[in-house]
Amino acid sequence: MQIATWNVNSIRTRTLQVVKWLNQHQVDVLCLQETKVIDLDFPKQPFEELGYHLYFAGQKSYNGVAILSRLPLLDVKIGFSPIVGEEITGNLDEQKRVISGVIEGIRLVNLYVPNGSEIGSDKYEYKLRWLSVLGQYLKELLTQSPQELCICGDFNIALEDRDIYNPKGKDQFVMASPAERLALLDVLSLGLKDAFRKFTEDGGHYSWWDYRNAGFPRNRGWRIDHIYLTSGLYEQTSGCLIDVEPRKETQPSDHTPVIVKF
DNA sequence: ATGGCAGTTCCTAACTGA
Repeated sequence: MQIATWNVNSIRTRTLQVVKWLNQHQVDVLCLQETKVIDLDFPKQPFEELGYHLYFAGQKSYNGVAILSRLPLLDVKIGFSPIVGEEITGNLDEQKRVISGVIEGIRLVNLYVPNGSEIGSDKYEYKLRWLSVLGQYLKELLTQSPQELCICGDFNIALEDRDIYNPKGKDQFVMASPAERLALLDVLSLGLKDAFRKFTEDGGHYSWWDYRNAGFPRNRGWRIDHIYLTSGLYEQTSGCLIDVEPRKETQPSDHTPVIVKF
């Protein structure tokens, strides 16, 4: 089975590129982030024609997540609240950043972690609070049933310096600041492992490049899109790759897909 | 030091992203 994650930065703008990519890569599941569309307007038809079942949680203009799956997903849950309750979730489900379902006994979670804007801002505090609730959410999922987890998406965090083209001074900015790295490490301490790092130790592998300043041609990238697995799945994993090709398209997303194979 | 690019809507300016 192959599962991929891709922040497409508007599914309506990227529909043809995603269809093209799905025709080239026979993935069983594709997790999308930043769909930027309300559910009513999601372009379902091109993906249903390719044989995918669609599950989405969108909103106007911002955020939005979706899962495309060849097999129907079971027990689809949108947001944190179905798992941890509204008391703990608070207002965090107003932004559509979480969708989850079960496929072949695996609990799949597709995430779009908040960016955080800048250190100390309200959005940064929101990001840290969101990561804290994510930890409670995953802990509850692990407690509820003994199934394996596959947590994928745009984490907006480069966990280590080797995940950034030039890490010097980057700890002063979002996506590499110590507090958010610690918050993610705390989440991962539940027993989640980075699929990509099972196969690739060196730096220079990125999933996002800034549109500005010719970020991609100069390979000034960050690895912020991740696939985290519980140990049983991690052991079964036979590969994890970042596909840089879609980033070379005209009018690309600023992110590129990551694929894991069991 | 700043803005740079892209998508969307509050659509030709402002916002959010990363």
